[in-house]
Amino acid sequence: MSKQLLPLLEKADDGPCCVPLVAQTVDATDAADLAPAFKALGDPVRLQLMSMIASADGGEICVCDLTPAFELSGPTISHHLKTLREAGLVTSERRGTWVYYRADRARLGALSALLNVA
Amino acid sequence: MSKQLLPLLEKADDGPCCVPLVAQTVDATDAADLAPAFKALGDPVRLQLMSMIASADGGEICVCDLTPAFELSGPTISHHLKTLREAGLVTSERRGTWVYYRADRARLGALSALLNVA
DNA sequence: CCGGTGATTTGACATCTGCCTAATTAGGCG
DNA sequence: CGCCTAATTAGGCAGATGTCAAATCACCGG
Repeated sequence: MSKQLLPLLEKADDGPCCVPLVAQTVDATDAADLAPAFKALGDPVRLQLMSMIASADGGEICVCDLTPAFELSGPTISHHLKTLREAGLVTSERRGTWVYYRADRARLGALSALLNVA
Repeated sequence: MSKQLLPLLEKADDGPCCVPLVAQTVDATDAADLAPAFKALGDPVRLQLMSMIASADGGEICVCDLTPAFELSGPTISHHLKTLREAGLVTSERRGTWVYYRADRARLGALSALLNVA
């Protein structure tokens, strides 16, 4: 019902996504949902992984192309990818021998909107 | 020199701020600078603190108004505020007995822009 | 069915985090 | 000055995190 009254500044029905930090205080529930996503981006390696995935040609990238970009062991990269997955920032799909990662742009957009100050 | 050629997609001189994750891979240096800011937002309490500060009336808020909003000790809130400060997300100023916190909107905007997918 | 390659899971370990209590610093006010 | 309140700093502790080596799982090719 409030949906029709304040379409631009209300919270989405399916989770926090649109109201900027700067316009309205985030409640504890939303904070609990969103903080893990920021936490996942709070490691330099994961931030780079995230950007490699998000900016990948064709919208996806193979783990085999991610791992050699860092001087870290395979398991460590795999662990970081799991963290991004559990934060809802990426999805993975196995096709044959290789596993491909893809960014969840809606989730990224929600985080961006939250920090928006414009 | 590339400055004149690609004014819209290049990196700023004074730090990473404008190029979305989704458009260009973040290099290790930028990742090292930006990850700590996301890390700071990666705790539910700090995310709420950040939004309380950023959305505060008059652009600033007293620690004495922040602390009672949580069921945590004063030192713990102070510790979280220090983390936000060291991440470059807020600044503080003492005026008499009280200390006031203020959001660094440029920093928030840089993070928002980085995650932008539009 | 077997061997090989890509990826994840497991187990271990050093470090970092978040929390508290106690102590300290900073600034009013009588 | 002496005391009170606001806030930060110091110290300590349980639990989470980042890393790697070793083991395991998934798929492909012979």
